[in-house]
Amino acid sequence: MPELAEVAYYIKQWDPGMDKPVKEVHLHSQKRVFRGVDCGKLVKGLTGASLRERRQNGKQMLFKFTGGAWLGVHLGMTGKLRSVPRSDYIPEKHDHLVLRQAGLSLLFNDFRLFGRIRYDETDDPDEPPDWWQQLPPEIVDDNWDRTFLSKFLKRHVQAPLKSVLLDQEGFPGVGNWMADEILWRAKLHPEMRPGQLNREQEKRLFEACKWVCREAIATIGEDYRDPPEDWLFRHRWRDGGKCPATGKALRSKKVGGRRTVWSPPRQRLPRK
DNA sequence: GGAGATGTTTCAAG
DNA sequence: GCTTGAAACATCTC
Repeated sequence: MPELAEVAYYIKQWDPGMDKPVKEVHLHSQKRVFRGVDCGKLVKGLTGASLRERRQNGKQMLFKFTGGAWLGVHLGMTGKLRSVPRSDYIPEKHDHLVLRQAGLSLLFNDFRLFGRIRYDETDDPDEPPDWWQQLPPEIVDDNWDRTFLSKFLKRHVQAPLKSVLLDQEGFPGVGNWMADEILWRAKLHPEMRPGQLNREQEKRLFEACKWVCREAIATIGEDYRDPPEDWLFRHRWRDGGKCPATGKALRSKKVGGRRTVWSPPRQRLPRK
């Protein structure tokens, strides 16, 4: 599931465990989600440590623990975070990481294993690991501005807009449905190329990115509530869906290897 | 049984 | 060295 807004929702699910020590760590160390992680070090570092803080950047999450321990989580395609109010919760098949606290278990579940756990320890407990510091600015941040967008588009003049929007270096947190939602709102065809955009169209793209990210966080990110009916989101999932703006049939096809939905009369491909 | 799924990484070609 | 596109990853659902 998870894109920016879903991640904003899931990251809060561990809040009940804030400021409580971890008594015990359970994990499926042989699973792909732990690729590159020293699981022994993780268990040692988190046992007895308290959860202090959570941070989000796009689809990336970082949990700060006492003692300079940092747990990074990416939900991939099917990852989920949740907590259950009991310390003796028995992990199910796809519960790959369980942090047990007093009367509480924090879970990471991912059946498809495209998610990823990271673990780092830093000397300065207030200094996040390097990989975190190198992430691009979030779209809702002021540092993600017209200049940033413009530079990024110049580096990708040829690729379809849809593919460019899915690039986490430029549009952190945007996933398949958000990319379609942004293009729909900006009235741009998913197969247009950044090199074809005029000033007005680039401005529309910028505004749509900001708006969709903000509003998605306020609805889905808040309590997993669906966005309003006038979003493409509400109509894109089923065949035969109609554009909420024009009432005309939506079209779909693969663009850049991903299923893409758009509204033909509203999002036109420019004539060569 | 086959295809497809709200994602990232890796590899090869241009 | 860069951009681009396709395949691989692992499991469940339709």
